[in-house]
Amino acid sequence: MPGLQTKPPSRIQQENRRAILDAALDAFSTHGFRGTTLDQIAEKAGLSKPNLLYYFPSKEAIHTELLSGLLDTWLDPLRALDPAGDPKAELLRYVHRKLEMSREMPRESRLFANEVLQGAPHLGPLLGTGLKALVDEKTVVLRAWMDEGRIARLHPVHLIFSIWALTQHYADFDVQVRAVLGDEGTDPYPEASLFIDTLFTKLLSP
Amino acid sequence: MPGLQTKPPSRIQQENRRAILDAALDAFSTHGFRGTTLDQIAEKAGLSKPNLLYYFPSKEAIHTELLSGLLDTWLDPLRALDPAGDPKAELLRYVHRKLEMSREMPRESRLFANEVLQGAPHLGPLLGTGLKALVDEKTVVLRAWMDEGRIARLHPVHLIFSIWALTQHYADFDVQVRAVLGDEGTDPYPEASLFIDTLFTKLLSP
DNA sequence: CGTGATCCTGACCAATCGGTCAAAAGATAA
DNA sequence: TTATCTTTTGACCGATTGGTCAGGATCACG
Repeated sequence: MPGLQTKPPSRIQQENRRAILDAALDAFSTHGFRGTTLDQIAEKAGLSKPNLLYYFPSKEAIHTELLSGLLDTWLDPLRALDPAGDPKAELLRYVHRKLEMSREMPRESRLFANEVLQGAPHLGPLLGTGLKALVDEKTVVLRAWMDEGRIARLHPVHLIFSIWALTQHYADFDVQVRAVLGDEGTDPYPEASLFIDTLFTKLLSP
Repeated sequence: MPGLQTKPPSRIQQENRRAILDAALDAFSTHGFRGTTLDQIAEKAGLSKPNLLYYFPSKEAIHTELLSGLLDTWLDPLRALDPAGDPKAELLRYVHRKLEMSREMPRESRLFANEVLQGAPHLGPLLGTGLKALVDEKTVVLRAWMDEGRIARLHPVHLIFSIWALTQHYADFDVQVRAVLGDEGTDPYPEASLFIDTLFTKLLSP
């Protein structure tokens, strides 16, 4: 069907869409969907509200656009788990990549947390399909490794849960982490990395 | 100063205030503060909106009342950690009590998660004072146990973080947990309890 | 019973929300 | 320059929000 191709986005369109999505990520991740107003996003993006709605048809559209790419990005490290690699090394690499993502993409982590916390009203059934499928696939690998006695026998899904919980905790509960640790300026991640490494090394040893 | 004492709440006041707080806990924990409307709370509590505001001066007041008691309740299990008890037994008891709370008070867990996730705008400095003080106190106990070689040497604060993260995960990310595990009706907690027990048993062994 | 305090409600309000629209301003290419 | 397309805006809209208020219903108690 020739003639139906979409025009390539202009430089202005690229810049403004990026600015909007960035501002929206900031807002949605700290105030939630309903807690965020279009005016907030517009101001942070340096645009007027009607101009916002020139680039995106609605508030939901912005939120959806952010969420849609997120799940994939978020699961990339798990997807990279190599069945042919060394079990312990592969899992520890996964853990560290996940912790690194918490540190470098805390806004995305919180956006995701907000969504799941409220019952995943927008991500919805994607959890039961795409996410579950990936976990099921990797579960087979984990079970094989356990059968071969290369890592300790554990419930594979709960093992994955534990990785998610421990790593995302440092992004999602950042305020609490810093409040408890004191030492305002200090970066909690180095110690966290060490601790989590120890934890999973011990846990996975048969 | 006689004459200044507050009148005891009538039966109706007790019932309605309880109904309101219960309805509000439901709403706030699943939609967040801004995502919740007074009409939602009123309907769920079986009252009219003006009647709501007869018992509480504002939406914030309800939210504050819920949060104020929460932190204490939430930290009770940690407070109960007995320095004179057996280290491993004490810590495992703490872990299990915490997991039990996630199972039986998921709404409270999510309310707390929502608050911290958004930067603790209402709980505010209480994290840096009350919470930090308690953790610091228990940190001393943990360090002593480690010095005596009765549990493995770990960063005590991150150890506590790991307990929080792992147990609260099952309440806060309940939707995701159930989606990934499949088996709609099944209760994930028995397996979770087993897994977490194994994890901390291994982790704490010197 | 009656009477005062407690409890409850419909009607209303100002502010804010997401979103629309017509038209101006700016860019682009002939 | 002119004509066309893209980008931006101020003014505006209906719906919803948290909250008020005057007065009516109901209760406890002498």
